[in-house]
Amino acid sequence: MERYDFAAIEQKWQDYWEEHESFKAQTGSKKKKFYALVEFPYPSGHGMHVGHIKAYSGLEVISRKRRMEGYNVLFPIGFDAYGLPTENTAIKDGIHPRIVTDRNIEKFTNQLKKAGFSFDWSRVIDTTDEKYYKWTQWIFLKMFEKGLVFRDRTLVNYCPSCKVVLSNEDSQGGKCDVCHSDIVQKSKEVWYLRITEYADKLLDGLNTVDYLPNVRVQQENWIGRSTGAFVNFKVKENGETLRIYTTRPDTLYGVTFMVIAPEHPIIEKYRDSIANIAALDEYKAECAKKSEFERTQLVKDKTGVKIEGLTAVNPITGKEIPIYISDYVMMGYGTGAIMAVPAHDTRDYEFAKKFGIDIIEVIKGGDISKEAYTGDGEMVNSDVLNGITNKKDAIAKMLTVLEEKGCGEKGVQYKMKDWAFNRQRYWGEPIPIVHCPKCGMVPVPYEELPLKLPPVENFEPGQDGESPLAKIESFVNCKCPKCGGDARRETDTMPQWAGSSWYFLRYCDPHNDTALASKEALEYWMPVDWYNGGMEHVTRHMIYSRFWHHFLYDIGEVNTPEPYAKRTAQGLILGPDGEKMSKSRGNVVDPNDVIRMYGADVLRVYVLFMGDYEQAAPWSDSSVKGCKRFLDRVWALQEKLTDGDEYRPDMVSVMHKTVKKVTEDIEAMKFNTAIAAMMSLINIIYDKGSVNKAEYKTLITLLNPFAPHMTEEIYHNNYGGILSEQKWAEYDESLCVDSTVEIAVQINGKVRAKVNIPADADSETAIAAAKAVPDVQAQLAGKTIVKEIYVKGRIVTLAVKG
RNA sequence: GCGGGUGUGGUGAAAUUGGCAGACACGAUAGACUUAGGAUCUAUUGCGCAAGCGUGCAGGUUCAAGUCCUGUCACCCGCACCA
Repeated sequence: MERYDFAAIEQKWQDYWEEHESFKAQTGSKKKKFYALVEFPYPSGHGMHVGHIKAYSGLEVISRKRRMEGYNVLFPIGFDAYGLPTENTAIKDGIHPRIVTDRNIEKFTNQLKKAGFSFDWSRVIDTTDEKYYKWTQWIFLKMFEKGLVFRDRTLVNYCPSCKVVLSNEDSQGGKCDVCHSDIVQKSKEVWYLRITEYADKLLDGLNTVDYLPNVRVQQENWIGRSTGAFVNFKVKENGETLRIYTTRPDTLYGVTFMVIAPEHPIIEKYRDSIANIAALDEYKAECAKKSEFERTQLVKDKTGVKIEGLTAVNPITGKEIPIYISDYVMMGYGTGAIMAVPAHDTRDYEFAKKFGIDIIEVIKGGDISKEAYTGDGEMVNSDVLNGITNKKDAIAKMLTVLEEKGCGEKGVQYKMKDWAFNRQRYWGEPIPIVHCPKCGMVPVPYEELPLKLPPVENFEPGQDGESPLAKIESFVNCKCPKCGGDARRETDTMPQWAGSSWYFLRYCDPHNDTALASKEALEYWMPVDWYNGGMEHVTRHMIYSRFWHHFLYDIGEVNTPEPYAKRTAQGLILGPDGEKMSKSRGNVVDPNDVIRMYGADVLRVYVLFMGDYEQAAPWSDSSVKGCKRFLDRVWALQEKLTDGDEYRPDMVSVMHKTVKKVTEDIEAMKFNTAIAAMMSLINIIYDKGSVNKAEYKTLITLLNPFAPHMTEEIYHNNYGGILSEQKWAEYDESLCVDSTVEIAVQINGKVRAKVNIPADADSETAIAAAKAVPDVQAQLAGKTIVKEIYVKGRIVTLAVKG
């Protein structure tokens, strides 16, 4: 048998699949549909990463299997091509981002095809294609129409290096997500999407989908819903209402002071009546100097200043209490003001100790002379609440009191903030809004979409963070669509998350010119049955796209509230040194090298065999060779092939067991053990010395989703026809069992012997057989058996005494 | 601090959910075939000379624990002065 020429054979089948459009999904087919979605790549100049291969191989295997099981599978791919790296390349090398993008997409396309992925290439999408972003803009305008888009001047996260405003999501930890520079705070008027309006829907929707537990937890965490109460405190000197948010209204009797954020507006409003306004201003200035990062990340002493001249009144007790400003209270959460209960909150406790403020215990159970007590217990010093031992009851009681008195009510707060939706960059979707001096913000009429990016010579952002588009007079100057007067076009572009917020809908009907996708196509394909991707996209991309989808559902454009029925996530591939792959570490593995050296089939098998799919695992070159060896052994079996339409009798149970194992493991994404089962099978076949045609066909069918090229060639050479068009292998549960099994015999917890018994032996027979073993008899001599247990097919255990 | 996860041979990892720990693979050792081998094949391979001992550590439940319970340590990933 000649050597397996993987390069030629892989190319041959890739050409065949392309020519025959083998993996084309049929909208409207009577077959059961299966929509498998993987996160489309950002086509960077570096080409594909082994991480892409692992990310796509999971659903690739499942898709190929499902096709053989008779499903109509939609397994699409596309390119999320707007973004900074492309624009930076354009600036650096003076090439238009369009050209850079097209070049990178071509490179990625070739690499994806070389890997043999069974994508439906007739549905490729590119978010920077004007036929695509027309609909991104269309959705934006629909949101604008429904009041979900607004502008606001606030402190924004600004990256001085990239010269862009970043969302909270993109500036986690005070570092820019793209270039890792330190973020600074800057006052700017920017675009927002009112995602907070969908907070409850996004949270509640999680109950209707099947997400990996930690995916769900992270999303819940991100949305961060807390329930509590708003309480209105009065300021004694001027009757002003100081509104606070608390999750512990039950501790209202323990309030001994209040804290407000340094930026709280009440300070400006009453600065004339504040005696120590200079000290407050100084403190505020100090805080402003600190970045958000320092303010929240550094563990440090509590600082603050007492406001002289304003006194708060506890609405329940009527007691007068001091008000402080401190940076541990933030304007961005709740109301920017808190009631402080030092006895039962660790931060308030610290602050009270430092400033010598009273600490009043209202919940028994701790020692408040030492530390704050945050646990449950009996209410004391709390008038109407005294004696209540249950936190829930105490809160409920207090809420009624507050409502009766009209000084507070139940409230809900979210950590999630509205989505800062803008970039001051060229390579993004233009925001289709016109600023008219007379009419204000006017949407570009739908029939004028797409609002195209104008040609530009210089892609550098402007000095004060303005978009390069601001420099293009012909783009900026326009007529107001409403009144026809002179107006200026918005020059911000959308953030990189826009295009990926609805791409899965476009796949359903990618060439539609009159709608983002036809109702029929959406009705047929949505929701996505299974979405796999990286953990890093769980809180941004997924929440954003779920938000857009909920919105589209509300306006009747899509037929389900949730876009993704199921979500899984693959683990990272680490470098051979066990560290995260990075260019600076020099531990990056290029998938193209692996394909060139061993072929795509080997690469695909390896990335799935290397460990638990959902767990991170280091790359190992020698383990790749092990997979190569396995496939070579599968190939070489053609020399040992004999006739036979049925499994040989002594192969029946192992064949059925293997089919069952591989079938079930693939669905559970336990690809490593599925491959191990096939390896075991060929080890058995090699021990036997031959394989018949029925057995071999089953083996290559099971292996086909993993190593499609080689198995297709084997099938073509020995059976004729196309393997991927054949039926998936079947198994019979009743044939998975052997007629005899070897069981272990345990005496007092130690295995002392093994014995073969019929698989269907009853308890007495099994125990008798175990006792008959000479070794066992020797162990039992002179002792009494106190207990005998037989676990079917596994073990006989004897407990003895004496 | 809070939430989630992990801890098993020299290495990557399995273990039907309480039933023979280490499947499968890598690596290593020895041998075979070879002019040669980073190819292929065969054998061995958790530790220990043994009785035995072994799933981060210490207890517990059980005839039986990697798996369940209590405590504890280490590492990784989220979130983080969230009121």
